Amino acid sequence: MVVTMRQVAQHAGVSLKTVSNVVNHYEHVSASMRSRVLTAIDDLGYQMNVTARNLSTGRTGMLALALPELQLPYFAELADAVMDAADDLGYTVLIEPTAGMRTGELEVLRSPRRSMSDGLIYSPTALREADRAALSVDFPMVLLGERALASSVDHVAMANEVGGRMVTEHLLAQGCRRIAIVGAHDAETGAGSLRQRGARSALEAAGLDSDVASAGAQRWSRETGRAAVMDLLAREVRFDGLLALNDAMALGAMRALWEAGVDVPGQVRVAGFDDIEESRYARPSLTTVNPGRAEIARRAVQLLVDRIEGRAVEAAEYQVPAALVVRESTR
Amino acid sequence: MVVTMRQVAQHAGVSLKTVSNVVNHYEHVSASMRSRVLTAIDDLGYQMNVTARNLSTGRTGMLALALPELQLPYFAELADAVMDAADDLGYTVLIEPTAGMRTGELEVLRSPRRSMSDGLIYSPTALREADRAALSVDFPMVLLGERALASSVDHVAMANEVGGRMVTEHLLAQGCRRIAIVGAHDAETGAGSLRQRGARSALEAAGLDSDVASAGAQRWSRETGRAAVMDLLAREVRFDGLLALNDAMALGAMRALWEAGVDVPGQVRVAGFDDIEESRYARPSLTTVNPGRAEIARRAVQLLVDRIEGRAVEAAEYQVPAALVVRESTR
DNA sequence: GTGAAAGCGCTAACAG
DNA sequence: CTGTTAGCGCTTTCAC
Repeated sequence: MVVTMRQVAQHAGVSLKTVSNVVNHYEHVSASMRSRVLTAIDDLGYQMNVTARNLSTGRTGMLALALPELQLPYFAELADAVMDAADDLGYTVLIEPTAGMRTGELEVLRSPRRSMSDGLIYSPTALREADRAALSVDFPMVLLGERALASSVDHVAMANEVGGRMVTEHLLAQGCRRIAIVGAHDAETGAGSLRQRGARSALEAAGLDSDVASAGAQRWSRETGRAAVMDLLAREVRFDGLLALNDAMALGAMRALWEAGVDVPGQVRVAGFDDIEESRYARPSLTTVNPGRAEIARRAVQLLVDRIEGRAVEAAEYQVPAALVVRESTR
Repeated sequence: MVVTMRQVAQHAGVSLKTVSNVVNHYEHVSASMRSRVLTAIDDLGYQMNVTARNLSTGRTGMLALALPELQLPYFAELADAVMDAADDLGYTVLIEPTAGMRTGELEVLRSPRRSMSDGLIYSPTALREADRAALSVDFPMVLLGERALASSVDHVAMANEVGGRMVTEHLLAQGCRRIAIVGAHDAETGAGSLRQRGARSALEAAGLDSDVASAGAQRWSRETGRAAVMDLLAREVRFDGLLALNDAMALGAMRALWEAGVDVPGQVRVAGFDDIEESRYARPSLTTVNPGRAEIARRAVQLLVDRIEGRAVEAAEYQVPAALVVRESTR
């Protein structure tokens, strides 16, 4: 039999409300009342039923975080950062995996489970232009990504385009002249296209061919990076630089280059994007762009909580600055 | 204003109960009733309030999963596997990070948030002998790990000891004679000590020194692996084989060896434990033990759900078999 | 400062 | 097969 607040009240000889006040750290409770209640709680081993409180308050204290999958290291690290940030503000994170698929991403917006969280941090990767309408939701949400898709929603964007340009300029400065890009997919929007656009602009500014070769990939994993390089090699594409649109692919690419006997950075310099921890330990360690993950997480959570708690005014947009991290793979 | 079931009922001209029946796919509802209700739901844009249902049923449909942090790749992959398994049975996973600390691990058992999930999958790493009592809980729980700590709770264990022995025997078979072990901590229980015990038994069986050198580590990360090897090297310990008690440390160790100009597997063969995805892409790819993560996740979820739904009888224990995965780092 | 009563939105007997 | 009636355990006016 589970102990309820009412029983605690009885045991302590006070009213229900008093127990509630104590439990919720309400200011004006006499010390004696408080300690009486506390003792009763202890005696009975009372534990608050959070679900009941949720129903009563209309809040759950949970933030949903929608992302493709934790197996992709970037998202695991992001999730960790979001959990930390949420915890600081007294919220818990509920991770909603979308498998990086459009259906999964739309599902998150509509599932009844949505009502179990007070708001949503949403990082869509597969949504299309046609899904724009789905983003007009009536609950607190902040989008991780560009303003492109929905304009009237809070956004926290990373510097994809600038980052893409920076890292490409670095490759150029290191002497690369034929840079292959790995991970492009034909989405007209999203991180991929922006990073790519940044890269192209750097190449064009240097008067170089901005389309040496690109290998696409839907899922940005080590495996797709590896496959992309094997494809480039099979097609005998020549390149002296390789920009993978995220670190996981870059790591897979380096593996494939090594298997093929291509020296990095000797014959090909390789760079990625995301600055996941793994990149620091790779052989060679990977040059990449640090998108400011912790800052993104903090901003997103703060924005969402402001909205939930009614402090937000109009749709905000933050752009978190990126930083180039030069390591062995491009030296 | 949010739409409730009552309003749907009114709009459809039926009773509350009928709407509930339809929404919950209750068998015996006439087709006409059903479609009337469905139309009303559609008209009004009704969305079930899951919290209210939770309070009413006493269930939340959520399973809590306590683990150190998602930044450690093994746990990210485990979380993914648990989420998949839970999803198959109609449950959602709520991840509870413990930071790998005793206080965090105890907190999970006591926090009021506990009542937001129907059960707990618990993978303690820092609990001590003295905490045994804390594991006598009155809610459904399955422990990931050995029976050592609590005997009357459902367990799903991986083959730590056997795995440790297998991988060590492999190192020996490859000619290693002085094997250093990385990651030992002095816990008398837990995965580390078991893997180590397996390793020692293999060494002793071969008549070799089972205590060449070991470097401890509390947090089993790439960084601690790297630091451990730097320490061994600084102490000029000689070894021709290195067993890290998990892959992350092995990867960090390989990085340190490379930095020190030690060839793997030429001068030192390296092996890990966990078979995380990253190990397949490392240079050289890492020999390791596959503990059957997916199977562990499936079993744990199944066991927990059985208990939650009242199908479980007495405390069960599963031991999932491990498999040696030989790769370049020991060839 | 503390108590009584009315819900929060849904489920589940139990009738009908 | 459908409707009525109580709760689930907590919060929250609003009196006292």
